[in-house]
This record gives sequence, C-alpha cells and structure tokens, in this order.
Amino acid sequence: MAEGESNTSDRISPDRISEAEHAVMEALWEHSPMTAAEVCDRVCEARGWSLATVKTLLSRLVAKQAIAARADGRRFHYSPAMARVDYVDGESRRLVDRLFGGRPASLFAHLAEQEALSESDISEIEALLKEIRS
Amino acid sequence: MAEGESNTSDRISPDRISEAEHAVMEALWEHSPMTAAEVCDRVCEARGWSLATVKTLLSRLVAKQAIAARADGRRFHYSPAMARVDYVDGESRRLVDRLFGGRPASLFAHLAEQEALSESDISEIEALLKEIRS
DNA sequence: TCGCAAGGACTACAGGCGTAATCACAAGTA
DNA sequence: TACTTGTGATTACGCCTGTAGTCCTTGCGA
Repeated sequence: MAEGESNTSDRISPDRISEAEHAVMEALWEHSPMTAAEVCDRVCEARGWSLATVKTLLSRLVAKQAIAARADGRRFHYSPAMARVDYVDGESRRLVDRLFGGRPASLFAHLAEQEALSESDISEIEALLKEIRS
Repeated sequence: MAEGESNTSDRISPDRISEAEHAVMEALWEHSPMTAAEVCDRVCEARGWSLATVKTLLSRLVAKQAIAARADGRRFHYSPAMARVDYVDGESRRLVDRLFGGRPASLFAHLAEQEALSESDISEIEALLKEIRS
C-alpha cells in the first residue's frame, strides 16, 4: 500500500464538482496550466460555450478549490488542484455505494448481465485479475 | 404540427432522477405499491425527512413518469414505473462513459488500482468470469 | 501618452433540487 | 352534525447549475 489506508471518507463533501465544471477539469487534467482563453479553445466548441461561461466555471472551480490560479501579470494560469484519480475514485465509489451496496463485484455482475462487457473488456479484466493474484 | 407527426420513438429526455428522489425509488423498488405515508415510514427516519418532503418527491417522480400512482379512494398507491435495473444501468453507463471513456474495463482497472476491491470482490468476479467463459 | 482590447470580477436569471409549510377537502368519529 | 385527521395539491424559498452579459482595470501597441 502506498500512502496510508483511507477507508471511509470522513471528509465533509469537498463541494461536488458539477458536470459542466467537470468538462473544464478534464481539459486541465489533460493539459495544464492554461489561461481561460486556452481552456475555451479546448472546450468551447465541443460544448457550445462562450468564453464567459468558461470564466464562470473557472472561478467556481477556484472557489471550490478544485483548481489553483497562479497569476501571470494580468491573467491567471489555471491548474488542477486535485488529482484526476481522486475525482474518479470519489465518483466511482459514490456510484458503487449508492447503487450496488458498496460492493464493486455487484457492479461488475451488473455490467456482465447487461452484456455491457465486450470481449476485450473481459480479457482485460482477466488479465488484471491474474496480475492481482500474482 | 399534428400528433401523427411526432414520430414513434418519443425519445423525450428521460428527466434525470435526483438523489433524493432516488431514495424514494429504492424504497418502492424494495416494496410496492405503497402510500406516501408508508414510503415515509421507510425512509423519513433514515434521511431525516418529514412526510411533506416525501409527498413532494413522490409528485415529482410521478411528473417524471418514474412512478405510477393508482388511486384508492382519497389516496394513491405508488409503484415504480421503471425497472431498477434500467435505472442502475443508465447511471452505470453514464459514469463509465464520462470517466472511463466508455470502457468498463477501465473502471475495473481503476478499482483494482485503488485497492477498492476486497478479497471477496475479486473472488466473486473470478467466479463470474468463469461463468461467462463457460 | 492614450485609447483599446484582454481579463478577471461582479451581476443575472431561469430552472432544478432539497426541504417544507399551508390549503382544501373528504372520511371517520364523537 | 361538528371536529379531527389523513391526503394530495399548491406554494415557498434558498442554493446550485448552466449559461451568459456587463463592468472595471491595466498592459500594450500606435
């Protein structure tokens, strides 16, 4: 185990990141730091947003301490302040807790039953299991 | 436009079910039909809700056509109008799409890496895999 | 030096969500 | 019959979200 066993999340919900905000986070996780304009270049078209929208989302994310803004003269360079893996982990666990009684195996079983698993998914998982077992 | 025009597949956006509403759905999936008071008996304490809250949630769910209300004199008996498995499936896929590029194996890999899988999870999944393979 | 454009800050505003209180009314109950 | 009580319907209300618009300042180009 790497850094300490954090089992139950006793941390008070650190201000959920909304769906729109998440799109901005993804952009920053992919490439950072970026200015507001640069973030817009990467997401505005796809989401049909204006620069103003991105600016709003960025400040909300700063308020939520999900990203950090480092000043560079007149403007800011934004960078993620939380690791993607932590976000993903939180969301995944939330889902598993809410819908599968906290049992990941149930999620897996569900996906299998719904035939949501492709052949390659199954192979990959088999490989992962083998690795875990070693 | 005419009614006959509005095509067959009313792919009307399914109106997401919120978290609070979901708690009510779970109660109804577990046991139905139930009156508002009965639903409250099953969830109010745990969530710290008043009966009024449950009533509000029930009517919102009816509006969203997630549940059906069958009249019984003065009151209603509520039952789910959607299968739990469909809801769970939608939510699961949404997560996998949003965070794992639509690849369930990535979700699995993530859980494995985060050591979110217990010994029994792993065994169960192994068993499931074996079954799938057979 | 001076006006402009780029940038963040502040403001906006509708719709959804969480959480109820209040209203109106009918079925019991005394 | 008059009162109580259980019920859905209606209304409330503040916060969050999505999606901007406007304001104010300042670095920069002419």
